[in-house]
Amino acid sequence: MLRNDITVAIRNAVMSELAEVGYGRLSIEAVARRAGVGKTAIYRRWSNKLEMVLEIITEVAGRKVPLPDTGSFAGDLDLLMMIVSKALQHRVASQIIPDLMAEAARNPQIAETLQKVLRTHQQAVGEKLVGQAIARGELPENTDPDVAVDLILGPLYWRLAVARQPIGDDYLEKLSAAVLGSLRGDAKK
Amino acid sequence: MLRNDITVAIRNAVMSELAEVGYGRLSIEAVARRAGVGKTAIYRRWSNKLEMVLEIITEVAGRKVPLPDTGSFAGDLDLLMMIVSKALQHRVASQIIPDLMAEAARNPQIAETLQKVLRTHQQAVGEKLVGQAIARGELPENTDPDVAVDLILGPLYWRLAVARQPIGDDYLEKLSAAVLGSLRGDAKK
DNA sequence: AAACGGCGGAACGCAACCGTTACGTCGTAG
DNA sequence: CTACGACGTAACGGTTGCGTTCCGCCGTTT
Repeated sequence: MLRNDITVAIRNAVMSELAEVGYGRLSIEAVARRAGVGKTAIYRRWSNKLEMVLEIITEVAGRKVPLPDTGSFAGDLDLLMMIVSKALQHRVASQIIPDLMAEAARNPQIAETLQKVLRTHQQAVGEKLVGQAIARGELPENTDPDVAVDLILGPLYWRLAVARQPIGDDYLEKLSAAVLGSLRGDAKK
Repeated sequence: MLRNDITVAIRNAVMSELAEVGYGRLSIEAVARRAGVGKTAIYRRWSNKLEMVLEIITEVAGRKVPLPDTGSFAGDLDLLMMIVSKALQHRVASQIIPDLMAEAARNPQIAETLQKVLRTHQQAVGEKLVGQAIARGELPENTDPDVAVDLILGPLYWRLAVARQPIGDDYLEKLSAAVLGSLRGDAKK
């Protein structure tokens, strides 16, 4: 029986290595070194780097974020933005996610995995949020959930994970107000 | 005197290699192979992989995009979005940019260079656009150019370079309408 | 008490790449 | 016609990582 403490140590080491050197430079030997285990312990669990990383990020990202439902679209939006911005401000996450996203452009398996654990979930959140808002009459019926998701997540991702600019206290408020305005009035087909 | 055709061949090879394997895995030997030159020709020009890449991306990105000025904010916005979306749909650009962005998180020199060639320019564009629009009375005076830039570039970058979803004919129109609405009415402090 | 199995460590042969050097070729400037 | 200098090729010793194998240790199971 594989020892669980060893598995956990490896998992943590992989996340740290991913953050530090990225997928491209990640090496099994470095993971073993950092985890304080032998290479054999790793090869006993996975047969290569890709399989190992895919399994681990699936496991980590699998912890679903609860869908917000505060009763109003504005409330949902604020909450969602708070959750996302918190997540993207975690040091490890903000290093690993853009790195894997870039890697996904060349590796179909990584792309598929990320799509599964991130994009699908986002889409669900977006559709639910927009659907509820339309049902309540807070948004026009022809609001495009696709555009809405891009409008909500794009600026945050851009700011936090790409430009890496700090956000002030009022930034989230301004942003959510802007998004709200854009969807409410003018995202017509 | 260093031969210019060789320099150009190397430059192209670096860009292709960056797109294909990313900065992390880029090797001098692979660049030389692809360019059909000897390693010596490369080391005669630069002393490092980092130095080489920095010089080349600076050169490439240095070709400035002209600031749009169509006479109306809506027109400027449409034009800017068209330019950016075109750029982000180029295969090589959409591979290299996210990769270098991710790498920038670990390498201060890359971060600085990208900041110089991308962020600074964006900021200038954003400030000019918003400034003009305010002067014309098309946007409220307290519009935050920072938020505006994020709102304009974020969704496009997210969609094209991160999620890598194709955009339909009407997507840009919808998006620009949404951004316009958000800035015009509700990005108040 | 004995057998089993996961463990770390060490070493294996192999491949890629580093940055440097020596050499011979070839085009061009003088 | 000569000298120079950039070029490609090849080889250098050294490092890193691959994936595999063998070993001895040690806790658990039986």
